[in-house]
Amino acid sequence: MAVVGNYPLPPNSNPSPRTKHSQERKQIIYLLQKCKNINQITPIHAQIIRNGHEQDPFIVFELLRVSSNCNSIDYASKVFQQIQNPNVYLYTALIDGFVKSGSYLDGIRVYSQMVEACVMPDNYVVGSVLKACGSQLGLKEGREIHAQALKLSLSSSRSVRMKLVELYGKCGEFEDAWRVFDEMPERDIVALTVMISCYVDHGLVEEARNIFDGVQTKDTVCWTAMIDGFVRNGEMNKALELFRDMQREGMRPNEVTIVCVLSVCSQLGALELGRWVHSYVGKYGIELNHFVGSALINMYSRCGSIDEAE
DNA sequence: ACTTGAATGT
Repeated sequence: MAVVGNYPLPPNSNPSPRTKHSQERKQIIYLLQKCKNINQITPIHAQIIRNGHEQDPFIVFELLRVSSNCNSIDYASKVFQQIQNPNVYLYTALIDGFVKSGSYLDGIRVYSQMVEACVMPDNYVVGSVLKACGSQLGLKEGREIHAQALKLSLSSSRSVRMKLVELYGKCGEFEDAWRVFDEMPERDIVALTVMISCYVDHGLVEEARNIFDGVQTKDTVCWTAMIDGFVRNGEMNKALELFRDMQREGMRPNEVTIVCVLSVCSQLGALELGRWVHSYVGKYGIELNHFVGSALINMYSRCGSIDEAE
């Protein structure tokens, strides 16, 4: 008698190597994305090498991003150096990492290496390196990359235009900044907010105010940028006036707004005002995050109420 | 596989 039946094979009992690889990749990427610090990354990295995924661009992309996000740009940089022919995504991830850690020159250097390796830039990597140029006041490099982007037809993307506005604005080249702005398809509130901050950076608060007044529908970030502009210029009363105006117009402050206004209270030594601003925490979804917390401690200690600084 | 962006003093 037959003791072994002729059963049909269950589905996926013999997956192709391609499918198996793809599942492993998904699994590794999932594990990487959960990492909160470098100590969680290294064992996964070791496993990646053991399993021969060291050159898999999707996995390496995730490894670079998560390392950068865990403040381990040096680690990301070492990982990158092991890659044989990095593609434009990997270059972008590394440049973003350097920008995030404040190493703008390194970001520009990596872009230059990419160009030397004849890897074709796309609008994402151009946006990343322009961000580095703007933060570094690298006007010369920024202009060259702008010209190159025009030749490659990469200058029409929103992010590239935004970063060009930021580059020229930070460098005080306002004519060029407005020229890029005027080529944008719409009056972009984000770009206008950037311009407000750039004028303030250059001590041109009146000009910033004129731009601000010309914005039809101001959002919280735009209001906050202008409030911060007055704070940085020492015009505390104008900052407070704007804080009232924004709420009169039905706009809610957020954590950043509160940090700015608490800074006003600190500098004025206005304890009662500070307590009132403190009462915003918990309302409107305003959280007691790290920034708000230290602004509160600072305000109370500078206003002479050490016990409330707790 | 990324980019709906921008703003955080003492």
